[in-house]
Amino acid sequence: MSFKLLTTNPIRRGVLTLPHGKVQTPFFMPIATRGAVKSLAADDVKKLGAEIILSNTYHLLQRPGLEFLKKHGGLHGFMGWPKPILTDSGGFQVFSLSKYRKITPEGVTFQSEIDGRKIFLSPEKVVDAQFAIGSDIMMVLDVCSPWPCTHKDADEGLNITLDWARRSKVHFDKIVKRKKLTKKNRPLIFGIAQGSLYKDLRKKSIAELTKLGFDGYGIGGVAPKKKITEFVKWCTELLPVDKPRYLMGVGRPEDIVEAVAVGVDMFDCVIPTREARHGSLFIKTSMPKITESVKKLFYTTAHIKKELYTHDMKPLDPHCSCLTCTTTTRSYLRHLFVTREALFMRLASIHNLAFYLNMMRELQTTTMSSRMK
RNA sequence: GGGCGGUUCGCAUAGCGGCAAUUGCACGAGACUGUAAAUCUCGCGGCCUAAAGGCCUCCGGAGGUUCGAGUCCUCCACCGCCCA
Repeated sequence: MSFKLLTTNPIRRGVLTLPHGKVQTPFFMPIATRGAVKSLAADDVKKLGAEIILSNTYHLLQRPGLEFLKKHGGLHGFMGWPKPILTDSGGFQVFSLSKYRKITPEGVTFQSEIDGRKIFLSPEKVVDAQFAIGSDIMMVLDVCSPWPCTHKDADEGLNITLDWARRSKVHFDKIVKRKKLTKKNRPLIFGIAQGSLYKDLRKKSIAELTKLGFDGYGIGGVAPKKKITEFVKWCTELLPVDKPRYLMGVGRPEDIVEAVAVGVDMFDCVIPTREARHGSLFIKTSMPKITESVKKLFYTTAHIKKELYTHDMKPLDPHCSCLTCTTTTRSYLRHLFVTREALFMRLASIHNLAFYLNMMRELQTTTMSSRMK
């Protein structure tokens, strides 16, 4: 593994080398929570040009389960995705499934939202699970604080997060040593900065994590708050320059552009796939410009169920070269949505992901001169 | 010809004396940020109001009983089923 930073001007561009391949930064990861990008085949995702996807330890631990993954050699083969996979730890589920969980310094206990049985996650268990999954980038178990949140609560959550980060790193190093993995073939492990929107806590978070020395750093607990870029910039300025930065769960296209402008390398978000399934589709209107403050959106959103699309025989986005836009019309997409045909979800997800992934490629190829314009 | 049953906001339904009136679908408007999400929220007779709320018109038609009727009674119209 390695992270080569090629340039930092106008944006940070680099190459992340992982056990399952190289990934150009900055990049966006489609989300395959339970081992599938919802409604898409792995081949669809590959054809979209995605170089890495995200999956979720908590959900995979429930089904198909840790023993299953160990027995059958992990997630890559199981889901037919040979490229890199980043796995989230389940830290976000500590937040999103908060009514089903109990946090102690030792770990977190969930009551499964599926069948009610108890699931215990500790930092060590989560690292073990990510090795079983065959993850290329592992995220440590963290406590994702809600917002709004008092300084005291945020600090308590952070202290647990930091202790878990330390334990995760120790456990990870132990396994790497035991498995005799080398710097070339081992997965990466990322720490996660927490501390809600309190700058002193974020500073403490980043200071402690960098002491532990992770391969990269997640900025967690930020989405879906408004006007986050200034805050993100504040974090990226504290993070080591030579390690990848991952803004977890962000975000809307303009959030990503702004975050790239302030030095973030990695993103994931449910928006393109979820909104696709819900009938909300992105249409590009201009080239995204790299700026810390996007004043004018470079896209519009089409709510495909609207009556005005009933007889609209144009492609969804005439300038898009995805499968959906080159083979179907707005009218047909609307018809599929209204009649609840499963095909709609696939076509819509393909398009919205194409929009996000193309946007990332455009950001990657932005040159000095184009920024000067 | 006789006997039942029915007629409620686009469609389908609830309603058994205090109702602008239930629910589903359809339709319309929104939301969605490390996915418990092919989900959720709101609107859906008209008018006034920032809102609380107020006013008007309403349950096939016409009468009637009642303080009060979608609900009870009478007649009429139409639809369905059964018997001749």
